[in-house]
Amino acid sequence: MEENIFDRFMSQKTLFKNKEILRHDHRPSHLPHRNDEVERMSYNLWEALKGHIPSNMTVYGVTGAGKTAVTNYICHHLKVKGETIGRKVDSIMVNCRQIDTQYRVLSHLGNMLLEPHESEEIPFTGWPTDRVFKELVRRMDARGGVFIIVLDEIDHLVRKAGDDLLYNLTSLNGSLNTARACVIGISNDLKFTDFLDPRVRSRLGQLDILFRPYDAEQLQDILRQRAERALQENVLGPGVIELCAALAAQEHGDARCALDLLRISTEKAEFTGENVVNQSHVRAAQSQIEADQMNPVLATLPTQQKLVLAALLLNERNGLRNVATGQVYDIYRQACQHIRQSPLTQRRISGLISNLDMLGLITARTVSKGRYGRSKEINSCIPANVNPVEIMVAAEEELGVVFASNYQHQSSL
DNA sequence: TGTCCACTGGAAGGGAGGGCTT
DNA sequence: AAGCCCTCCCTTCCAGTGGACA
Repeated sequence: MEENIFDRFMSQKTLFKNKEILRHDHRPSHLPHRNDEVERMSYNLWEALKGHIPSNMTVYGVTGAGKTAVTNYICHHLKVKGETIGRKVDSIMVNCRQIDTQYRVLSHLGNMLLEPHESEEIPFTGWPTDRVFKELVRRMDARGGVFIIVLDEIDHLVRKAGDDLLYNLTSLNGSLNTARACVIGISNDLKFTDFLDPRVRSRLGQLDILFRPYDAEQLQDILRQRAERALQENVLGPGVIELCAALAAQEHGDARCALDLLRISTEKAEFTGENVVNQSHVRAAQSQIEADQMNPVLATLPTQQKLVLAALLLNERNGLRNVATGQVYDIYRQACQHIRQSPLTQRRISGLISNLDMLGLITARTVSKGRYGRSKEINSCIPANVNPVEIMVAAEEELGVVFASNYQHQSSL
């Protein structure tokens, strides 16, 4: 019989019992160290089970502090309880990092409520926004019950699209006849409400819940609990949990990061056929995570941002640090000349530099040099093994021009 | 103390692209 | 087909800014 390439994996011993438990979208039956938060949020949402409108909430906390997990967990229990006592409670979660305009959020909410016998999806563009809003209200009323609308990463939406959507959603109950709605905003940024109209701020922030970051010991608890169900017995070597927790605690107490570290280090041990995960696997997992975070971001960068980044990296490879916007722009213009593209304006490039900063690919600090003006001090956060020429080539390919060979010898650009 | 530099960042608006309505 | 509406990407314009320097 022909040998199948997967045969050797089928016979390989696995260190996992259930890998899914270590993924961050897994919903555990118990959330350690979040009792107060669960208590406060569920006490408020209990109103929904009485058919009343719960207060709108804003949930704050750093990445991986459990905001989304706790909210999901409570919404799930709420729905289940509602079903058993005959109260209709629905929750809809929107991630505002991906769905980040008023129109898209409204149409997404509307389409989530599409009944199977209805065929009309709200198109992703084309309708006037108020029509989408009316359609959403109609669908909510048709379904009835209480809706918990969860806007994850709401700070991103507000910064990008303003507060019109929040104004509309927090006044939804005025337009609804039979249904009821409550809005939960989840934010990484404590100060995002500064951008809000005072009316929206007071309506959205009827109840504020703050999630403190996990400390290393709490992270250890979380990891131990998950590892017990996710991994085979005795596969974790001494200090592995502690190291994962300590590294994640440095990343401002990010539980997702801790879980990723544990999962990937176990995968690494399994891949090399070892029976025990040790600290070197964790270190290897950490560098893989760093690379994995960077590469897709680099690959999906819009063409012009790639060029700007390449311009900055070329500067750095020539020994320049703390480069000013004007210097990056000069190199960028030369790069454009080389590939016969007309350059964007400096204003636009300034904006793109801010974007790259937000993505964590560079750091751009606004500094004043007195008489010599005010600019940004820009440095990249890209590992030294990334070649600016490769980024340049990728940008060229996207533009449909190939001058790559020109660059192989152009590090002095 | 006022000037001036090299920008920053907000605002307004143009235009392309996609889709809907009439 | 024409008229709308929305998003996205971009340009243009311009007031504002922090701090070195004369």
